[in-house]
Amino acid sequence: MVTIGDVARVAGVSRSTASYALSGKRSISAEVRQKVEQAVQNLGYTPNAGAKALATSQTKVLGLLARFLEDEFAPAMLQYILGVTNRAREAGYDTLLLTEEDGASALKRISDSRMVDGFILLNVAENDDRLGILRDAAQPGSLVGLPGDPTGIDVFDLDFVTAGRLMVETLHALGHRELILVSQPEHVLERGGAYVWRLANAAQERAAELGVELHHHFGSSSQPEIGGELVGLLDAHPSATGLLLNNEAAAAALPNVLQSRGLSAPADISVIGRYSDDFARTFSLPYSAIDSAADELGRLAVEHLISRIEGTADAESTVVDLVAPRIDDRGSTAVPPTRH
Amino acid sequence: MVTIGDVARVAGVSRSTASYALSGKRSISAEVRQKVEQAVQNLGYTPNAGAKALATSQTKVLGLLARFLEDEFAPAMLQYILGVTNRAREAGYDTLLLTEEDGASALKRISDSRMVDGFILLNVAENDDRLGILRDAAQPGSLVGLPGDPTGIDVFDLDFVTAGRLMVETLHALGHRELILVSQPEHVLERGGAYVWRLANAAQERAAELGVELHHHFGSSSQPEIGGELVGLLDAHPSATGLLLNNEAAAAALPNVLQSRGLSAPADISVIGRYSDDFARTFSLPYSAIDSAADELGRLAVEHLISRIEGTADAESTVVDLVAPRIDDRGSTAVPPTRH
DNA sequence: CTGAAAGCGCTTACAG
DNA sequence: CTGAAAGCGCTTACAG
Repeated sequence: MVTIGDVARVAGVSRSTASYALSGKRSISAEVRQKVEQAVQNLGYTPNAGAKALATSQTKVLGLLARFLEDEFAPAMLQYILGVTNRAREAGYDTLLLTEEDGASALKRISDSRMVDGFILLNVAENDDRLGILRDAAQPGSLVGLPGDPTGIDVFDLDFVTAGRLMVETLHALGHRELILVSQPEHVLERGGAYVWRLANAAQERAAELGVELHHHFGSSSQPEIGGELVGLLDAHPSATGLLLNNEAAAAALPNVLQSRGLSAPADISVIGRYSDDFARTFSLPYSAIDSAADELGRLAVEHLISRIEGTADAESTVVDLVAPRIDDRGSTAVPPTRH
Repeated sequence: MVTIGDVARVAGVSRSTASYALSGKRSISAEVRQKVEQAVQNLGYTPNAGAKALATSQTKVLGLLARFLEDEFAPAMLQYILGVTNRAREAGYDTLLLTEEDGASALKRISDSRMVDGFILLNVAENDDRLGILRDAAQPGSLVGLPGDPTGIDVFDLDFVTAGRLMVETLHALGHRELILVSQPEHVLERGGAYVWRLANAAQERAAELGVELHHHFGSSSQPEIGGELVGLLDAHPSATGLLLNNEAAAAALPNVLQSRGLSAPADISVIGRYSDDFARTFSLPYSAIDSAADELGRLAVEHLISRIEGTADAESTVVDLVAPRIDDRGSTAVPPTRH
């Protein structure tokens, strides 16, 4: 293994000079810097990460706590993971991926052993057992997902309240007066998936304000159950003209359901979903949808975390950044059909 | 930060004794061990990972090199990632996830800086530019995916040759004599996705041996293109009675295509796919399929890597372990329909 | 069975 | 502008 001692010897300088020449933390004569850089090149020197971490108390690694739950759409998680790792690398950080069931103990273990400089928590629940540990940890953290009590922690999430309102408002403006909202399964909510009711409640409220009738249903998370439920809902509410889907499985099942009933969107029914563009492309889902903004949330969370680590963030106050929802228009909304 | 020095002081012993009491690397009187363990408890001591790595040259971290490519089904990658991280954790290792485009340089960077004890490479190409670096690296590696030249590296993959033969044999045994095989896009192959042709060639060969006519097509990787292609294939080969799908997007599109033609499997046509059970469940794909064995491959790769790291693997020879394909029977194969 | 000391490969005050 | 030395928190021969 080639060390900075080898570099120093070959360059004919001391180890401290070699170190300073590489870090640029004090001025070095051009000549010496040349020699050091040359030696680094020739020897193929790369600093030992463990030694550096020990000396500086900085690992240049972020801990990424994923949380995979039944009844949630796992591939969506991949978008967040990639958003985080890619942005982190751009900023000079690598990512330790933690996927074990018990996220709280993983967080404690990694924090105590000083393996990372900070944490990103994905899929944060309303009352997340990882938050207590994070607040006591020596390293800062950013959440992707808004918990019930975000005190003292930086949070990034889609603005699900505005998303719920936006869905209703968009169809109301087109003239719709009776809508169906299909959420994710109630299990998700019970487990702390607060975004489900945040969107649903906001939609309900906004519908009430606008005089729109809204039928809310917690759907299943997989086929073929959700297909059957969609059929049931359309049967139960034959005069509904719009369908709001906060449930990936429902979106994937809908094309079949509509086709089998001889319906098409938006001629017969308007549809707005809530899923990633990537999901839409893979399955060519033809419905306008509020994007999950996974990539953007990952980037924001990483950028803010790094500013905390490096001390450039305001130490006095934390941030709750709710990203404004944006509808990817795929042409599945229109004025409601006129009844005869 | 609490160090082993604190533990030693509180326990009233030397640092070396405290260290040995914790590692168990030499015999310690029961009394002293008690005191040390008590001190660890009281102080909440966890060893500093960087310091430990520096002293032992072991990081207890594995590097996981993912490789995301256009035209391949990204969610499948998540299965491998989870298989690896979960098994690694069980064995006492954490996982550094590397997702950057340039896998070769990532591998070199992480290897040179001694951040990990070994590497897992996912989605290995026929002629993978990461392999040269891996062979020169100080750390061992396991591949998931068989390259053209696996010399000197441990490899784990699904046995795609047997998979191709198995698909053909299964339908031949039922009486089918004309089949269609839809592979992943040709781009995948050009990029080094050798598994695509390995399966296709084996299927072709076996079909020839058995006197089965096999029409091979490189399909698109997303909707709606692949749907149109399936329609075209069924039109072009009206007497084909079996469909083999080595293409996730084709499997996802098929239910619609069959329904719109008034066909059902296996009454009108037999179908065998090649995708994960998880994918099948999420989209309720009703087709029998050869499982990707992502979980098993991840586990095997990790277990073997760790045995190399810890020196228990045979240092003289490397392993190429091709996992036997297994068909998850979902009832989509039967004797071909009798023509009138 | 236990302790004092050296060493892993870095960085960074301290001196000049 | 440069060097000798201490220190980060561990482990592990070396001595007793």
